Formats: sequence, C-alpha cells, structure tokens
Amino acid sequence: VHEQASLSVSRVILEVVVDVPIPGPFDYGLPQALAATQPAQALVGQLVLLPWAKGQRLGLVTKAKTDTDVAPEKLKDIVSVLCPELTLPTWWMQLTAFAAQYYHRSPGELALPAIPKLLRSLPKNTGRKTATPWARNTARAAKLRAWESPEASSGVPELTSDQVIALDALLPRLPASSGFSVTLLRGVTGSGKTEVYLRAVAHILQDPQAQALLLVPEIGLTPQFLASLQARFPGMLIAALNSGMADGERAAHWQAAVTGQARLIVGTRLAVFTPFHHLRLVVVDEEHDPSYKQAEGVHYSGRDMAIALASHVRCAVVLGSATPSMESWDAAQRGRYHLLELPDRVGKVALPTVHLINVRGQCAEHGLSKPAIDAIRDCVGKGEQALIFLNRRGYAPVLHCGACSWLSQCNNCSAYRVLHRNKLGRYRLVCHHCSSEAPAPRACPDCGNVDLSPLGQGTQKLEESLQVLFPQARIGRVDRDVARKRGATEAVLAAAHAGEVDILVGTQMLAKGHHFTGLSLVVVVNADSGLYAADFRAPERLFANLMQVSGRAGRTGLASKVLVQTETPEHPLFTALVAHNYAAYAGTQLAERQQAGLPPYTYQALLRAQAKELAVAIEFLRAARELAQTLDAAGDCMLYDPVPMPMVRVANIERAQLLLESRSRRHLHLLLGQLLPQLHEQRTPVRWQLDVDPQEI
DNA sequence: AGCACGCCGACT
DNA sequence: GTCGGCGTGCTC
Repeated sequence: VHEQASLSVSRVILEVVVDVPIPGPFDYGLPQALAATQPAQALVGQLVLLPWAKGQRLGLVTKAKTDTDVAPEKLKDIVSVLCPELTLPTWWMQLTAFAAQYYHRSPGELALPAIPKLLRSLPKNTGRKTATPWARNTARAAKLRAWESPEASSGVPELTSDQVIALDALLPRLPASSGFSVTLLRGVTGSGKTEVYLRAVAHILQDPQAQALLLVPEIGLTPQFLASLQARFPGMLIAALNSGMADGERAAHWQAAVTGQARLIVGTRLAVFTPFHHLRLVVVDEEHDPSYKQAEGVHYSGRDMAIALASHVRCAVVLGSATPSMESWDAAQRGRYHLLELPDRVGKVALPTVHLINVRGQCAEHGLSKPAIDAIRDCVGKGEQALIFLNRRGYAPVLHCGACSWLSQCNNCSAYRVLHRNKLGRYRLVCHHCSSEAPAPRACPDCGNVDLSPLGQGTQKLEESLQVLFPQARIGRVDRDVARKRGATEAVLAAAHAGEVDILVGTQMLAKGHHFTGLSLVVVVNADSGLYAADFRAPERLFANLMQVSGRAGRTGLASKVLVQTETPEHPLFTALVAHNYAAYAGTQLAERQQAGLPPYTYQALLRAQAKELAVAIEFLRAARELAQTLDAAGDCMLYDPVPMPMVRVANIERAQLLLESRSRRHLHLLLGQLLPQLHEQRTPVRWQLDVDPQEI
C-alpha cells in the first residue's frame, strides 16, 4: 500500500479526451522516456497516440496532474506524441469544452473532429520514418497562393452615409481593449452590408498580427467570392475552410489559419472550431441562414458557436442579415446585441415594388398566371432579365394515375418520388430523401392505365413551359440537379451576368448573393409552401427567402418589380413583404412566439429516435420522457409526448421525436445533463441523438 | 461509436 | 466439421 501511494504521487497523470461518445476524460500515465524530454505541462493541448482497448487511437491531452482514481492495473501509458509541432491553445480547449457541454457531447467529440484528418491520422508502421504530417503539411501550406482575381482591384467603393454611421458605431468596438461584443447589422438587400464588413476587416487587419474570420452560408463560399475578396486585399493570404475541400487542401488552409500565415479566413460553419493564431474579428454573413446549423453528428449552430468563439478570444462579432433570425432580432431589441441598420439601398436605388397575384382557384397548367406571363413578356421584350423562382427541383413533384389514383410513392420513405427528366429526355422517378430512383413507368403499376400524368411542376417543367411560351428567349436553370454537374452552375450564372440569358429559372440556390445587373423582374411561382407547415419557424424561413429573392431585382437602378403568386394574398406575411417591412413582420412573429411560449422565449431540445418499427422508436422516447419526468420533479421543463417525425420514414427507417422545453435554459440543460448519461447507459437497439436548439421541428 | 468476444444456423 | 449472424460489454 505504501509503495502504491508513493508511486501515485510521483507519477505524472495526463487527462486525455477521445472522439468517443462516452464522457471521459481518460487518465493515462506519462512514460519515463517522454517525461524526460519535456515538462508534462507542455503536453497539454497536444495530440497523443494512446493504447485503447485492443488497439490504438488518437487523444488530446487536456490536463497534467499527479493523482487518479483509475486502478493502477488499468492505467496505461500514452504511446507517443503524435504532432509535437501543434499545441492547441487554452482558449480553444475551453471553447470546445463549452460546446461539448452545451450540446451534451463528450469533449473529444467536438475537439478532435475540428482537426483536419490529415493531421490526426495514425502513423502507418511502414518501418521507415518519414516527415511528420505537420511538416509535410507545412510544405503544402507554404504553396498556398492568392486567389485568382480576373481584374485588378476594382477600387474601394465610396461609403453611403448610412454605412459611415454604421462603421462609426462599429469601429470603436474592434480594438482588442474593447473585448467581446456582438453587433447585429441589419441591412436591406443591396444596402452594402458586405462593404461594412470589409471595412471592419480591413481596419482590424492593419495590425499585422491580427486575423479575421468571415463565416458564410454553405453556398456562399464560391471561387468568385474568394476572388473578389482577394481583389480587395491584394497580396494577403486568404484561407478557405469548408467541408467540400479535399483532405490535403483543407489541412493546408487550416494550418495557415493556425500559424497566422493566413490573415483572413473565409469559411462555412465548421471554421468556427479552428484554433486561430490571433483572431480579432468574427463576421457571420446572412446569420439567419439555415445552413449554419449542422444537421448531422453534433447538431451545433455555427452562428451561436461564432459568438462563443468571439467570447473566448475576447473580440467583436458582427452578425449580418437583411432578415435576422428571431433569436438575434430579439437579442438586439433587448439591447443584448448592438443593433446597426442600413435602411436604404446603395445609391438610393429603389427597392422593387412587390405585387401579389391571387392564384386561388386558378389552375394554370404551367404554373404561371396571366399577369406573370405578361410581365415576363414585357421584361424580355425590353431586353431585361427575369428570374423565376420555384423552390422545387425536378419535373413534377409526383406522378399520378387518373384512373385509379395511384401516386408515385417511394418504397422506402413516406414521401413521393419526384418525376425528373434526365439528359436523354427520359423520365425517371427519384426520391429526394433516400435517392432511390427508377425509370418512370409507362403504365400505372396498379391498374395498367397508360395515361399517367405529372402533378404540379418543378423547375425542369417550368423551364420547358417557358421555352414554349417564349420560344425566342434564352433560358437558364439553376438548381441542385444542375449544380451536380461540375461547372454547370457557374456556366449558367456567367452567361446570366454576361447578358446571355433572358430568363433564369431556379430554386433558392438563386436567391442568395447574386447580383444580376440586367434583372428587373422576379416571379415567385408558389409562395405558399411552408405557410401552414407544422414547424413554427417555417413562416420565418419563407419570409426570409422571399425577401432575399425579391432583393435580386433592380439592384442597379432599373425600375423593377416582384410578382408573388399566392393563394392567400391577405396573409400578414405578404403584407409585410409588399411593404419591405422586416421589423413589422419580426414584431408580429415575436409577439406570437411570446404568446405561444416558443423560442426565443423558451429553450428547446429535441430527442430523435430511429428504429425499423415506429412503435420501438416511440417506446424508447416514452421511456426517456418518463425518466426525464422523474429527474425534473420540480416541473421546470415541459415534456411533450413523443410523436412521429413529420417525415416519418426515410430509407425504411421509422423516426420519432420528443420535444423538451423550458423557460429557463439553465433548467433545461440541468435536466439534459442528468438524462443523457442515463440514456447512454441503457442498451437499446434504437439509434437516437439529441438536438439542442433544433431549427426544424 | 468501434471492436472484440460469444453462442447458434447454412455451407464446403 | 466451419463461416458468420449480430447481442452485449468495454474502452483510463
């Protein structure tokens, strides 16, 4: 006993986190050979190779200490330091630990995936020792060059008086001495929010050590955008971080951000977990965008984590949007965030006039109303461009048999297969949820009727109808199907910019960021989907989308209009849209949310379960709810009944969900903190995951 | 989450 | 006789 006690005090113990869904941390011993080369404290923040079960795996050292509760015979020594060149900073370890706690995951599940695969790959025992991954990656990072910008710097635009006012308010918050602050920049489409960000970035980057992070929605990170940034910051290394990049490229950019070699980092949500060298400013562009929410694995919010990041490095964060999320708008109204507004377009360009077209009871087979067709004809006749917005890709949402009412139901999902037309002109039925597809049947599979008809329309059919209506017009289409082909989207957009397209047809992919100089007409074909959806956030998203798509029109001063086809023109959402009145719409939304006890006035977490049988998933959630009820004896949380998800079956897996809600975030998280470990302990055939602050219910 | 161990059906 | 099905137990 004596010997053990003295051993345990003299021995260095390392706390290590690992990418496994068990809480940890795990204690390991430091072998003598490694202890001799450096103080144990120097290993904190380093990646190490560990013996794990029967094999080896990667860990991150979070603490060096001298005692442990782990039985001596169970305590193993770390094998080696994997990447001595990389020490993760303390603030970063705290940020990932905070995120892990907030999303109720193990710290390793947040920390380790944030490091590029290339830098955390286990060494292959090929015998010969080669350069470390870090060293090899250093060579790659050194080769990073400026983004190709076609034309030389187009110069710095002059600021409008609104932009001057916004910057005058923003710049004093940027110095390091000002610490953490959140600013919401609300500016109508075309008001020059980007110019305000860029001035703030330029201001911060005057300090040769400083770095700025610009977060963009998933589809915003394009080569063109990077090129335009490069033109603005000639000679400066701009790193890009997004999930689509190849391992090597990603690692090189990441390393440039970590060493400080890259001064400006542009990234999608995952970039928030980069251990920046000296971050001094965070900008979240289009902060309301749903793509900031990670929908797989750890369901984190890139926007919320951007705020957490800024608070950990003690710098300013700027959230920008024409249609801020209700969460951010409410925070700004309450003074928790500084609010800056850009109420007018640059150059006092008029916002487009919005007209509502009542299509109730009309069944135009091509989906376009008479006024819309007339407006398109007029627009194209004048040599201007029209954008037709339809949030539905494919040819038609469903194939239908008029004789027996058969519909093209997916075999694996509770959804219809969508009729598509491939490049050979052949019709196929494709499920947008499980991707299963088959040639469209020539005759009804149920009754043999050969007269099958497509119901409704998608972008493909709309494109076809438009070509019939306007045989002379040059039509371009942009949706995810087009985007699948390499370079196809870019080609259509380039043609549109060059004035070689008269009519652009597309889904919401077209709604964001693009700036078509000749565009004077926007037609929204079906504005009503989502208006009466079960998800209380659906109208908020619809409003944002419509504002966004309307904003494409007339950005360069052409008299422009937006036609919105709807069956309910009297709906207040459309009234606010016509008036370009975000504040009024947000005000009524927030009042409703407060009345109904919904976010941002309550806090939610969603427990989702999947099983082959719906009853099994529901039963799991019922048991979880019961457990939660006993843990929340004081009744601080509202525990709803488990229900099937709106899309109950995907790829033959049945899904259900349990909503937990509280007026107190603290109480909700206290409950989750007790509930989750118990759920982990129970052995169940049900797959489940927790979504804190769910965006889709 | 992986991954190994472990105990019961259709194959050489 | 064996390959392999996925149930359950563990990872400092």
